[in-house]
Amino acid sequence: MTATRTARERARAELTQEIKDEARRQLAEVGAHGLSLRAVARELGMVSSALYRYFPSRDRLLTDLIVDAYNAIGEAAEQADPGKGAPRERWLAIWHATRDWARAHPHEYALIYGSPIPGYQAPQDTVAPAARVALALVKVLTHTELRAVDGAVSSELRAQAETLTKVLGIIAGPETVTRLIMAWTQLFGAINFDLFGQYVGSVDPADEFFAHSAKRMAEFVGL
Amino acid sequence: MTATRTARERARAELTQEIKDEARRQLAEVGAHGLSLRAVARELGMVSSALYRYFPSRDRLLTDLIVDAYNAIGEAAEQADPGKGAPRERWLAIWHATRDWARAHPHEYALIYGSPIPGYQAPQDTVAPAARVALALVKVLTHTELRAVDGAVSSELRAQAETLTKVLGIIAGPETVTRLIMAWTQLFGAINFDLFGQYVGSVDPADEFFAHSAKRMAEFVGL
DNA sequence: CACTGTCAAGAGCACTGCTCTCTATTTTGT
DNA sequence: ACAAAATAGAGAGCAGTGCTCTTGACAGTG
Repeated sequence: MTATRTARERARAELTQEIKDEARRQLAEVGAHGLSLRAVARELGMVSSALYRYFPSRDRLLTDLIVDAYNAIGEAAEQADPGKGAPRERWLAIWHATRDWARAHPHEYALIYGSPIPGYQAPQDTVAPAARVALALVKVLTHTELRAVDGAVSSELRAQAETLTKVLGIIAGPETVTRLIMAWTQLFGAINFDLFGQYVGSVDPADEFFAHSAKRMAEFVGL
Repeated sequence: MTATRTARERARAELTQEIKDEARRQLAEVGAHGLSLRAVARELGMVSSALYRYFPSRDRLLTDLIVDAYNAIGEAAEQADPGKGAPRERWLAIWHATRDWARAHPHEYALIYGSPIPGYQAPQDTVAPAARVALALVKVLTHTELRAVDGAVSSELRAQAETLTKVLGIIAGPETVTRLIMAWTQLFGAINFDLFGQYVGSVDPADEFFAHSAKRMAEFVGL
Protein backbone atom coordinates (compact mmCIF):
# COMPACT_ATOMS: atom_id res chain seq x y z
CA MET A 1 0.00 0.00 0.00
CA THR A 2 2.91 2.27 0.69
CA ALA A 3 4.13 1.79 -2.88
CA THR A 4 1.10 3.28 -4.56
CA ARG A 5 0.40 5.81 -1.90
CA THR A 6 3.85 7.22 -2.01
CA ALA A 7 3.47 8.14 -5.67
CA ARG A 8 1.41 11.16 -4.85
CA GLU A 9 2.95 11.64 -1.45
CA ARG A 10 6.42 11.66 -2.85
CA ALA A 11 5.46 14.32 -5.35
CA ARG A 12 3.91 16.24 -2.52
CA ALA A 13 6.98 15.99 -0.32
CA GLU A 14 9.18 16.97 -3.22
CA LEU A 15 7.12 20.00 -4.11
CA THR A 16 6.91 21.02 -0.48
CA GLN A 17 10.69 21.00 -0.39
CA GLU A 18 10.93 22.96 -3.63
CA ILE A 19 8.63 25.60 -2.23
CA LYS A 20 10.75 25.92 0.87
CA ASP A 21 13.94 26.09 -1.17
CA GLU A 22 12.59 28.79 -3.41
CA ALA A 23 11.24 30.67 -0.40
CA ARG A 24 14.66 30.44 1.24
CA ARG A 25 16.25 31.76 -1.93
CA GLN A 26 13.95 34.75 -1.98
CA LEU A 27 14.38 35.21 1.75
CA ALA A 28 18.12 35.61 1.21
CA GLU A 29 17.43 38.25 -1.40
CA VAL A 30 14.60 40.36 -0.07
CA GLY A 31 14.33 39.34 3.57
CA ALA A 32 11.36 38.09 5.50
CA HIS A 33 9.48 41.31 4.94
CA GLY A 34 9.71 41.03 1.18
CA LEU A 35 8.99 37.33 0.93
CA SER A 36 5.91 36.92 -1.24
CA LEU A 37 3.93 33.73 -1.68
CA ARG A 38 2.86 34.86 -5.11
CA ALA A 39 6.44 35.45 -6.15
CA VAL A 40 7.43 32.00 -4.91
CA ALA A 41 4.56 30.42 -6.82
CA ARG A 42 5.39 32.45 -9.90
CA GLU A 43 8.98 31.29 -9.84
CA LEU A 44 7.87 27.71 -9.50
CA GLY A 45 5.50 28.05 -12.45
CA MET A 46 2.38 27.48 -10.44
CA VAL A 47 -0.53 29.64 -9.49
CA SER A 48 -0.53 31.24 -6.05
CA SER A 49 -3.64 29.51 -4.79
CA ALA A 50 -2.09 26.11 -5.41
CA LEU A 51 0.56 26.96 -2.88
CA TYR A 52 -2.03 26.90 -0.15
CA ARG A 53 -2.36 23.16 -0.63
CA TYR A 54 1.10 22.89 0.91
CA PHE A 55 1.24 25.74 3.39
CA PRO A 56 -1.93 27.06 4.99
CA SER A 57 -0.52 30.55 5.31
CA ARG A 58 2.52 32.69 4.76
CA ASP A 59 3.26 32.64 8.47
CA ARG A 60 3.24 28.88 8.45
CA LEU A 61 5.78 28.79 5.66
CA LEU A 62 7.93 31.22 7.59
CA THR A 63 7.63 29.07 10.68
CA ASP A 64 8.95 26.12 8.73
CA LEU A 65 11.84 28.22 7.52
CA ILE A 66 12.49 29.23 11.11
CA VAL A 67 12.73 25.63 12.24
CA ASP A 68 15.05 24.86 9.34
CA ALA A 69 17.23 27.84 10.21
CA TYR A 70 17.49 26.81 13.85
CA ASN A 71 18.53 23.36 12.76
CA ALA A 72 21.03 24.72 10.25
CA ILE A 73 22.80 27.00 12.70
CA GLY A 74 22.62 24.28 15.33
CA GLU A 75 24.18 21.78 12.99
CA ALA A 76 26.89 24.26 12.06
CA ALA A 77 27.71 24.61 15.74
CA GLU A 78 27.69 20.86 16.33
CA GLN A 79 29.81 20.14 13.29
CA ALA A 80 32.42 22.62 14.44
CA ASP A 81 32.90 20.74 17.68
CA PRO A 82 35.48 17.97 17.22
CA GLY A 83 34.02 16.31 20.31
CA LYS A 84 37.44 15.66 21.74
CA GLY A 85 40.49 17.67 22.57
CA ALA A 86 41.04 20.83 24.49
CA PRO A 87 37.69 22.11 25.76
CA ARG A 88 38.75 25.67 25.26
CA GLU A 89 39.47 25.06 21.58
CA ARG A 90 36.14 23.31 21.16
CA TRP A 91 34.40 26.25 22.77
CA LEU A 92 36.09 28.73 20.47
CA ALA A 93 35.33 26.61 17.41
CA ILE A 94 31.64 26.58 18.24
CA TRP A 95 31.56 30.31 18.78
CA HIS A 96 33.20 31.08 15.47
CA ALA A 97 31.18 28.55 13.51
CA THR A 98 27.97 30.03 14.87
CA ARG A 99 28.99 33.52 13.87
CA ASP A 100 30.18 32.33 10.48
CA TRP A 101 26.84 30.73 9.75
CA ALA A 102 25.04 33.90 10.78
CA ARG A 103 27.18 36.03 8.50
CA ALA A 104 26.67 33.64 5.63
CA HIS A 105 22.89 33.61 6.11
CA PRO A 106 22.03 37.02 7.50
CA HIS A 107 18.37 37.01 6.59
CA GLU A 108 17.80 33.52 7.90
CA TYR A 109 19.63 34.52 11.05
CA ALA A 110 17.49 37.62 11.40
CA LEU A 111 14.47 35.41 11.05
CA ILE A 112 15.36 33.45 14.16
CA TYR A 113 17.33 35.88 16.31
CA GLY A 114 15.86 39.18 15.20
CA SER A 115 12.49 40.48 16.22
CA PRO A 116 9.83 37.81 16.11
CA ILE A 117 7.57 38.09 13.10
CA PRO A 118 3.94 39.19 13.09
CA GLY A 119 1.74 37.07 15.29
CA TYR A 120 4.79 36.10 17.33
CA GLN A 121 3.58 32.60 18.02
CA ALA A 122 6.54 30.45 18.86
CA PRO A 123 5.23 26.93 18.40
CA GLN A 124 6.60 23.97 20.23
CA ASP A 125 8.31 22.85 17.03
CA THR A 126 10.90 25.57 17.42
CA VAL A 127 12.06 25.09 21.00
CA ALA A 128 14.09 21.92 20.49
CA PRO A 129 15.94 23.12 17.36
CA ALA A 130 16.46 26.50 19.03
CA ALA A 131 18.42 24.86 21.84
CA ARG A 132 20.99 23.12 19.67
CA VAL A 133 23.68 25.80 19.74
CA ALA A 134 23.32 26.20 23.48
CA LEU A 135 23.49 22.46 23.94
CA ALA A 136 26.65 22.28 21.85
CA LEU A 137 28.25 24.68 24.32
CA VAL A 138 26.93 22.70 27.26
CA LYS A 139 28.40 19.55 25.81
CA VAL A 140 31.86 21.06 25.93
CA LEU A 141 31.52 21.63 29.66
CA THR A 142 30.31 18.14 30.48
CA HIS A 143 33.01 15.81 31.70
CA THR A 144 35.36 18.76 31.77
CA GLU A 145 37.35 19.96 34.71
CA LEU A 146 36.14 23.48 35.30
CA ARG A 147 37.95 26.14 37.20
CA ALA A 148 35.76 27.06 40.12
CA VAL A 149 33.98 30.38 39.76
CA ASP A 150 32.82 32.42 42.68
CA GLY A 151 29.80 34.53 43.37
CA ALA A 152 26.48 34.18 45.09
CA VAL A 153 23.23 33.65 43.24
CA SER A 154 19.83 34.49 44.65
CA SER A 155 17.53 31.70 45.71
CA GLU A 156 15.17 31.91 42.73
CA LEU A 157 18.00 31.99 40.24
CA ARG A 158 19.62 29.12 42.08
CA ALA A 159 16.43 27.12 41.71
CA GLN A 160 16.29 27.84 37.98
CA ALA A 161 19.93 26.89 37.64
CA GLU A 162 19.47 23.65 39.54
CA THR A 163 16.52 22.67 37.40
CA LEU A 164 18.69 23.29 34.37
CA THR A 165 21.52 21.28 35.85
CA LYS A 166 19.24 18.27 36.11
CA VAL A 167 17.81 18.70 32.63
CA LEU A 168 21.21 19.15 31.04
CA GLY A 169 22.88 16.49 33.12
CA ILE A 170 26.00 18.48 33.82
CA ILE A 171 27.94 18.64 37.03
CA ALA A 172 28.28 22.29 37.80
CA GLY A 173 27.22 24.71 40.45
CA PRO A 174 24.46 27.30 39.99
CA GLU A 175 27.04 29.99 39.53
CA THR A 176 28.63 28.16 36.63
CA VAL A 177 25.28 27.46 35.01
CA THR A 178 24.35 31.10 35.31
CA ARG A 179 27.62 32.12 33.74
CA LEU A 180 27.02 29.71 30.94
CA ILE A 181 23.72 31.36 30.13
CA MET A 182 25.47 34.70 30.23
CA ALA A 183 28.02 33.40 27.76
CA TRP A 184 25.26 32.09 25.51
CA THR A 185 23.65 35.52 25.72
CA GLN A 186 26.95 37.17 24.92
CA LEU A 187 27.47 34.98 21.88
CA PHE A 188 24.20 35.93 20.22
CA GLY A 189 24.29 39.46 21.55
CA ALA A 190 27.57 40.00 19.77
CA ILE A 191 26.34 38.40 16.55
CA ASN A 192 23.22 40.54 16.67
CA PHE A 193 25.12 43.76 17.20
CA ASP A 194 27.57 42.84 14.48
CA LEU A 195 24.97 41.88 11.89
CA PHE A 196 22.55 44.64 12.74
CA GLY A 197 25.12 47.37 12.57
CA GLN A 198 25.37 48.43 16.19
CA TYR A 199 29.14 48.08 16.26
CA VAL A 200 29.57 50.68 13.55
CA GLY A 201 31.59 53.45 15.14
CA SER A 202 33.11 51.30 17.85
CA VAL A 203 34.46 47.86 16.94
CA ASP A 204 33.76 47.67 13.24
CA PRO A 205 34.88 45.30 11.79
CA ALA A 206 34.06 43.12 14.75
CA ASP A 207 36.18 40.07 13.99
CA GLU A 208 38.85 40.83 16.52
CA PHE A 209 36.36 41.88 19.13
CA PHE A 210 34.35 38.71 18.64
CA ALA A 211 37.43 36.52 18.88
CA HIS A 212 38.37 38.33 22.04
CA SER A 213 34.89 37.90 23.49
CA ALA A 214 34.94 34.20 22.77
CA LYS A 215 38.14 33.79 24.76
CA ARG A 216 37.07 36.02 27.59
CA MET A 217 33.77 34.18 27.96
CA ALA A 218 35.55 30.84 27.93
CA GLU A 219 37.51 32.02 30.93
CA PHE A 220 34.37 33.50 32.39
CA VAL A 221 32.66 30.12 32.59
CA GLY A 222 35.77 28.50 33.99
CA LEU A 223 37.34 26.97 30.91
CA MET B 1 11.61 85.38 12.63
CA THR B 2 10.41 82.51 14.72
CA ALA B 3 7.48 84.62 15.88
CA THR B 4 6.36 85.21 12.34
CA ARG B 5 6.35 81.46 11.90
CA THR B 6 3.20 81.13 9.95
CA ALA B 7 0.11 79.42 11.24
CA ARG B 8 0.54 77.00 8.42
CA GLU B 9 3.96 75.94 9.62
CA ARG B 10 2.71 75.44 13.12
CA ALA B 11 -0.20 73.37 11.88
CA ARG B 12 2.21 71.34 9.85
CA ALA B 13 4.48 70.66 12.79
CA GLU B 14 1.51 69.76 14.92
CA LEU B 15 0.05 67.38 12.38
CA THR B 16 3.44 65.79 11.81
CA GLN B 17 3.59 65.09 15.51
CA GLU B 18 0.04 63.72 15.56
CA ILE B 19 0.89 61.35 12.76
CA LYS B 20 3.91 60.07 14.63
CA ASP B 21 1.92 59.69 17.82
CA GLU B 22 -0.81 57.73 16.10
CA ALA B 23 1.77 55.62 14.30
CA ARG B 24 3.48 54.90 17.60
CA ARG B 25 0.15 53.89 19.09
CA GLN B 26 -0.49 51.46 16.27
CA LEU B 27 3.07 50.25 16.44
CA ALA B 28 2.52 49.27 20.06
CA GLU B 29 -0.54 47.31 19.03
CA VAL B 30 0.32 45.57 15.80
CA GLY B 31 4.09 45.94 15.55
CA ALA B 32 6.19 47.35 12.76
CA HIS B 33 5.01 44.68 10.39
CA GLY B 34 1.37 45.60 10.81
CA LEU B 35 1.83 49.35 10.77
CA SER B 36 -0.25 50.72 7.93
CA LEU B 37 -0.13 54.25 6.58
CA ARG B 38 -3.73 53.97 5.50
CA ALA B 39 -4.82 52.93 8.96
CA VAL B 40 -2.95 55.84 10.51
CA ALA B 41 -4.58 58.26 8.08
CA ARG B 42 -7.96 56.67 8.68
CA GLU B 43 -7.65 57.11 12.42
CA LEU B 44 -6.66 60.73 11.96
CA GLY B 45 -9.66 61.34 9.72
CA MET B 46 -7.64 62.10 6.68
CA VAL B 47 -7.11 60.38 3.40
CA SER B 48 -4.01 58.27 2.90
CA SER B 49 -2.51 60.34 0.13
CA ALA B 50 -2.51 63.43 2.33
CA LEU B 51 -0.08 61.67 4.63
CA TYR B 52 2.58 61.76 1.95
CA ARG B 53 2.81 65.52 2.36
CA TYR B 54 4.39 64.82 5.74
CA PHE B 55 6.29 61.59 5.22
CA PRO B 56 7.58 60.66 1.77
CA SER B 57 7.26 56.95 2.49
CA ARG B 58 6.38 54.39 5.10
CA ASP B 59 10.04 53.64 5.66
CA ARG B 60 10.70 57.29 6.34
CA LEU B 61 8.00 57.39 8.98
CA LEU B 62 9.47 54.26 10.55
CA THR B 63 12.91 55.84 10.51
CA ASP B 64 11.55 58.79 12.45
CA LEU B 65 10.00 56.42 14.96
CA ILE B 66 13.34 54.65 15.24
CA VAL B 67 15.13 57.87 16.09
CA ASP B 68 12.47 58.70 18.64
CA ALA B 69 12.77 55.26 20.19
CA TYR B 70 16.55 55.51 20.47
CA ASN B 71 16.13 58.84 22.18
CA ALA B 72 13.44 57.51 24.49
CA ILE B 73 15.42 54.51 25.69
CA GLY B 74 18.54 56.67 25.90
CA GLU B 75 16.73 59.22 27.99
CA ALA B 76 15.37 56.49 30.25
CA ALA B 77 18.92 55.30 30.82
CA GLU B 78 20.21 58.81 31.46
CA GLN B 79 17.37 59.65 33.82
CA ALA B 80 18.08 56.56 35.87
CA ASP B 81 21.61 57.69 36.54
CA PRO B 82 21.71 59.94 39.61
CA GLY B 83 25.03 61.26 38.35
CA LYS B 84 26.61 60.97 41.78
CA GLY B 85 27.10 58.28 44.37
CA ALA B 86 28.39 54.78 44.21
CA PRO B 87 29.34 53.96 40.61
CA ARG B 88 28.19 50.40 41.02
CA GLU B 89 24.69 51.53 42.00
CA ARG B 90 24.57 53.94 39.08
CA TRP B 91 25.59 51.14 36.74
CA LEU B 92 22.86 48.86 38.05
CA ALA B 93 20.26 51.62 37.85
CA ILE B 94 21.04 52.20 34.19
CA TRP B 95 20.86 48.50 33.39
CA HIS B 96 17.48 48.07 35.00
CA ALA B 97 16.02 51.26 33.59
CA THR B 98 17.03 50.20 30.11
CA ARG B 99 15.40 46.82 30.49
CA ASP B 100 12.30 48.37 32.05
CA TRP B 101 11.86 50.69 29.11
CA ALA B 102 12.25 47.80 26.69
CA ARG B 103 9.64 45.75 28.49
CA ALA B 104 7.28 48.68 28.58
CA HIS B 105 7.69 49.36 24.86
CA PRO B 106 8.43 45.97 23.31
CA HIS B 107 7.50 46.84 19.75
CA GLU B 108 9.44 50.08 19.78
CA TYR B 109 12.35 48.18 21.25
CA ALA B 110 12.08 45.54 18.55
CA LEU B 111 12.13 48.33 16.01
CA ILE B 112 15.57 49.47 17.11
CA TYR B 113 17.24 46.34 18.48
CA GLY B 114 15.48 43.65 16.47
CA SER B 115 16.20 42.88 12.85
CA PRO B 116 16.67 46.02 10.82
CA ILE B 117 13.70 46.92 8.68
CA PRO B 118 14.25 45.98 5.04
CA GLY B 119 14.76 48.85 2.72
CA TYR B 120 15.73 51.10 5.55
CA GLN B 121 19.37 52.11 5.59
CA ALA B 122 20.53 53.43 8.92
CA PRO B 123 20.91 57.13 8.25
CA GLN B 124 23.31 59.35 10.12
CA ASP B 125 20.38 60.63 12.17
CA THR B 126 20.25 57.40 14.10
CA VAL B 127 23.86 56.94 15.16
CA ALA B 128 23.96 59.68 17.78
CA PRO B 129 20.67 58.72 19.50
CA ALA B 130 21.69 55.06 19.28
CA ALA B 131 24.78 55.72 21.36
CA ARG B 132 23.00 57.31 24.31
CA VAL B 133 22.58 54.18 26.45
CA ALA B 134 26.17 53.17 25.85
CA LEU B 135 27.35 56.68 26.70
CA ALA B 136 25.37 56.61 29.91
CA LEU B 137 27.33 53.53 30.92
CA VAL B 138 30.58 55.15 29.87
CA LYS B 139 29.78 58.18 31.96
CA VAL B 140 29.66 56.04 35.07
CA LEU B 141 33.20 54.86 34.43
CA THR B 142 34.67 58.31 33.86
CA HIS B 143 36.34 59.81 36.91
CA THR B 144 35.86 56.51 38.65
CA GLU B 145 38.55 54.42 40.24
CA LEU B 146 38.44 51.15 38.36
CA ARG B 147 39.81 47.88 39.56
CA ALA B 148 42.47 46.88 37.07
CA VAL B 149 41.46 44.10 34.74
CA ASP B 150 43.92 41.82 33.06
CA GLY B 151 44.16 40.24 29.68
CA ALA B 152 45.88 40.89 26.40
CA VAL B 153 44.10 42.34 23.40
CA SER B 154 45.30 41.92 19.84
CA SER B 155 46.84 44.86 18.04
CA GLU B 156 43.86 45.65 15.85
CA LEU B 157 41.43 45.51 18.73
CA ARG B 158 43.81 47.61 20.75
CA ALA B 159 43.78 50.23 18.01
CA GLN B 160 40.01 50.25 17.93
CA ALA B 161 39.88 50.54 21.69
CA GLU B 162 42.36 53.39 21.76
CA THR B 163 40.41 55.30 19.14
CA LEU B 164 37.36 54.86 21.30
CA THR B 165 39.23 55.98 24.38
CA LYS B 166 40.03 59.25 22.67
CA VAL B 167 36.51 59.76 21.36
CA LEU B 168 34.92 58.98 24.69
CA GLY B 169 37.47 60.85 26.70
CA ILE B 170 37.83 58.22 29.36
CA ILE B 171 40.97 57.09 31.08
CA ALA B 172 41.02 53.35 30.73
CA GLY B 173 43.16 50.73 29.12
CA PRO B 174 42.17 48.85 25.97
CA GLU B 175 41.23 45.83 28.02
CA THR B 176 38.73 47.83 30.06
CA VAL B 177 37.24 49.46 26.97
CA THR B 178 36.84 46.08 25.36
CA ARG B 179 35.15 44.73 28.47
CA LEU B 180 32.86 47.71 28.46
CA ILE B 181 31.72 46.90 24.95
CA MET B 182 31.18 43.33 26.03
CA ALA B 183 29.04 44.55 28.92
CA TRP B 184 27.05 46.74 26.55
CA THR B 185 26.57 43.72 24.31
CA GLN B 186 25.51 41.63 27.29
CA LEU B 187 22.95 44.23 28.35
CA PHE B 188 21.13 44.26 25.04
CA GLY B 189 21.74 40.58 24.40
CA ALA B 190 19.92 39.76 27.61
CA ILE B 191 17.06 42.14 26.86
CA ASN B 192 16.74 40.67 23.38
CA PHE B 193 16.66 37.09 24.62
CA ASP B 194 14.18 38.01 27.33
CA LEU B 195 11.82 39.93 25.08
CA PHE B 196 12.09 37.57 22.15
CA GLY B 197 11.40 34.47 24.18
CA GLN B 198 14.77 32.73 24.05
CA TYR B 199 14.94 32.32 27.80
CA VAL B 200 11.78 30.23 27.89
CA GLY B 201 12.84 26.89 29.29
CA SER B 202 15.95 28.16 31.05
CA VAL B 203 15.73 31.38 33.04
CA ASP B 204 12.13 32.40 32.57
CA PRO B 205 11.16 34.76 34.18
CA ALA B 206 14.47 36.43 33.62
CA ASP B 207 14.33 39.13 36.30
CA GLU B 208 16.70 37.41 38.68
CA PHE B 209 19.03 36.39 35.91
CA PHE B 210 19.13 39.92 34.57
CA ALA B 211 19.83 41.40 37.99
CA HIS B 212 22.59 38.86 38.41
CA SER B 213 24.06 39.68 35.01
CA ALA B 214 24.05 43.38 35.79
CA LYS B 215 26.13 42.79 38.91
CA ARG B 216 28.47 40.31 37.30
CA MET B 217 29.15 42.64 34.40
CA ALA B 218 29.77 45.53 36.77
CA GLU B 219 32.53 43.47 38.32
CA PHE B 220 33.61 42.38 34.88
CA VAL B 221 34.46 45.93 33.84
CA GLY B 222 36.18 46.61 37.14
CA LEU B 223 33.45 48.36 39.08
C1' DC C 1 -6.32 91.98 -6.14
C1' DA C 2 -3.66 88.53 -8.37
C1' DC C 3 -0.13 85.17 -8.01
C1' DT C 4 2.19 81.31 -6.01
C1' DG C 5 2.99 77.57 -3.19
C1' DT C 6 0.69 74.27 -0.09
C1' DC C 7 -2.94 71.37 1.16
C1' DA C 8 -6.64 67.57 1.34
C1' DA C 9 -9.05 64.69 -1.51
C1' DG C 10 -10.09 61.21 -4.91
C1' DA C 11 -9.16 57.99 -8.46
C1' DG C 12 -6.22 54.61 -9.86
C1' DC C 13 -2.07 51.28 -10.39
C1' DA C 14 0.31 47.27 -9.15
C1' DC C 15 0.83 44.36 -5.68
C1' DT C 16 -0.24 41.43 -1.52
C1' DG C 17 -2.51 37.24 1.40
C1' DC C 18 -6.22 34.51 1.16
C1' DT C 19 -10.85 32.14 -0.17
C1' DC C 20 -13.88 29.99 -3.13
C1' DT C 21 -15.42 27.35 -6.99
C1' DC C 22 -14.59 24.43 -10.76
C1' DT C 23 -12.39 20.70 -13.18
C1' DA C 24 -8.96 17.07 -13.93
C1' DT C 25 -6.48 13.47 -11.87
C1' DT C 26 -5.16 10.13 -8.64
C1' DT C 27 -6.08 7.00 -4.93
C1' DT C 28 -9.08 3.89 -2.56
C1' DG C 29 -12.94 0.62 -1.27
C1' DT C 30 -15.80 -2.82 -2.82
C1' DA D 1 -12.66 -3.40 -12.61
C1' DC D 2 -15.40 0.34 -11.55
C1' DA D 3 -17.55 3.76 -8.83
C1' DA D 4 -16.68 6.79 -4.89
C1' DA D 5 -13.72 9.67 -2.47
C1' DA D 6 -9.80 12.36 -1.84
C1' DT D 7 -6.48 15.50 -3.82
C1' DA D 8 -4.37 18.38 -7.34
C1' DG D 9 -4.11 22.81 -9.91
C1' DA D 10 -6.37 26.80 -12.23
C1' DG D 11 -8.89 30.94 -12.24
C1' DA D 12 -11.75 34.56 -10.47
C1' DG D 13 -12.39 37.52 -6.89
C1' DC D 14 -12.17 40.12 -2.23
C1' DA D 15 -10.15 43.26 0.82
C1' DG D 16 -6.21 45.24 1.89
C1' DT D 17 -1.52 47.62 1.02
C1' DG D 18 2.14 51.50 -0.56
C1' DC D 19 2.38 54.93 -3.64
C1' DT D 20 1.43 58.34 -7.71
C1' DC D 21 -1.07 61.69 -10.18
C1' DT D 22 -4.47 65.10 -10.90
C1' DT D 23 -7.93 68.35 -9.29
C1' DG D 24 -9.86 71.99 -6.81
C1' DA D 25 -9.63 74.86 -2.55
C1' DC D 26 -7.16 77.73 0.56
C1' DA D 27 -3.40 80.70 2.79
C1' DG D 28 0.60 83.82 2.39
C1' DT D 29 2.92 87.37 -0.20
C1' DG D 30 3.84 90.77 -3.97
